Amino acid sequence: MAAAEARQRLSRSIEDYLKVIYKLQSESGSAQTSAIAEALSIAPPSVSGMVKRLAETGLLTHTRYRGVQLTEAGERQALKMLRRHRIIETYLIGQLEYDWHNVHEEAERLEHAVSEELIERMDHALGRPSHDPHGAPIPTADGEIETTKYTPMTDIAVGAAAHLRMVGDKDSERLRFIASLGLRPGVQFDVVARQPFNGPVTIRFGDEREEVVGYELAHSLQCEEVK
Amino acid sequence: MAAAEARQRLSRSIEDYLKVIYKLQSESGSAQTSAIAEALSIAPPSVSGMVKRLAETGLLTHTRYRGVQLTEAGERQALKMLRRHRIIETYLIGQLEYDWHNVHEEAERLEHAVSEELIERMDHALGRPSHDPHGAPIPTADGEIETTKYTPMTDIAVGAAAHLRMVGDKDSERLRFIASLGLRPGVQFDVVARQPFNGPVTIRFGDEREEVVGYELAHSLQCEEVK
DNA sequence: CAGGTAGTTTAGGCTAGGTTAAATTTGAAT
DNA sequence: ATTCAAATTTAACCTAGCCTAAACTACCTG
Repeated sequence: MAAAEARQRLSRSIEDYLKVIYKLQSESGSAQTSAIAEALSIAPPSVSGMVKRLAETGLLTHTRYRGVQLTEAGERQALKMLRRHRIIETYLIGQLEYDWHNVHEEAERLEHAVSEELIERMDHALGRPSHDPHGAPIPTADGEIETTKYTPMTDIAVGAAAHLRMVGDKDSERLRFIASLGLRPGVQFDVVARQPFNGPVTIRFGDEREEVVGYELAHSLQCEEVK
Repeated sequence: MAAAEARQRLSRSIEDYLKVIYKLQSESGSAQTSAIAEALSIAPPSVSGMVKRLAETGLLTHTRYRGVQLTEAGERQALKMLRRHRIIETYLIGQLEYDWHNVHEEAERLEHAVSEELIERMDHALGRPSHDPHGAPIPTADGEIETTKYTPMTDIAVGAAAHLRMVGDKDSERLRFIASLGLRPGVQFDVVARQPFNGPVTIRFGDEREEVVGYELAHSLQCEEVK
């Protein structure tokens, strides 16, 4: 019962719920009502209501007072949204000269309006990239997503070399600052020093240039140590 | 009073109303409730309701039982939508290999989601075209639109030469057929024959190829006679 | 100039998706 | 085990946009 594998277009709201739930689930294992509300900037009771409807249509399961779990169908849909979002961001930066930091908002609107065909054409025009410009993996058309675990910059050993692999895409000011430090996905650096008590990390690039990165920021930078 | 020159984003519905009203107004001089309803595929009473709200926000004026007239602000907004639509269509065809006939639906959705910045960037990437691929003029960013009057193919004198200048963009099957006849905006032809009683028009292209075009279709093809 | 029809508006209702206030449940801390 | 705060759900309500049925107006025609 339910679901009926409807190939209809979901509403903008529903698409947003699924995206957020997917994200919360994959970050913290579960998605609570209040966390969803927080992420969508709406009141918790609104979430309760929508969750009920989504459960009825089979996109997720809900255990009262506990949390929410995407079903197979819900996750497929969420990954479709993630794919759209990341391809759009990649396209805007690659083909329309958008900057790293002002692309998120635009993608956030477009992802609800594009057709599968348009996504396919953008993907093709970009040469079917595996990652977006923030370093995030792009799900494939049939819902596969790479799940490499990276290491926060704060956990790279002093003296070790590493590549920056991934940064978030939401906070435009943060991104602008990250870029100003010369930090972009792919760039290699050595960790020169790490202050204790959640102090800053000092890194050195190939050209000898050194930068000091505050703990909080460094912690959000996903890196891969060079063995 | 009213209006307050709100620079807020209008709703998708309102944007569609304005587009349709603009079109009806510029085609037939006025926009009646039932014509708006017809064009939007909704019931007339829904139009009455929305028209009232639009009048309150100052986007149009309404005289009960008569019709509706866009205000300065309403027309500006309508032209903005037209600009978006046509730039998007041009972009999809020019940069993403869409076909002439499958682009309308996609643009219809995107035009509600794009930012001014994206339109600007597309326009730039296209070299600021003056017309879309169907031959329709693209309004400028500050709301100017070319208003050349063309002649239906059915009104070109036998023996005269003419350019096809503009075709509609709504009906995908029709466009496919038009394209299959070798008819594209810009193409030149001679009128070889015209049957009376709303009969077909026979035209000849530069390469001697002749085609017979049914009256109804020919009447929808906007041409410019070569003097 | 009286009517009838076509077009328009009003009245009353529905759904999606949000709100706040109040009730309920969970679970952590005594 | 009890209590209590935080999280969640329920209840009641709101707005945007649609709907149908009924009332109203404009205008054409005899």
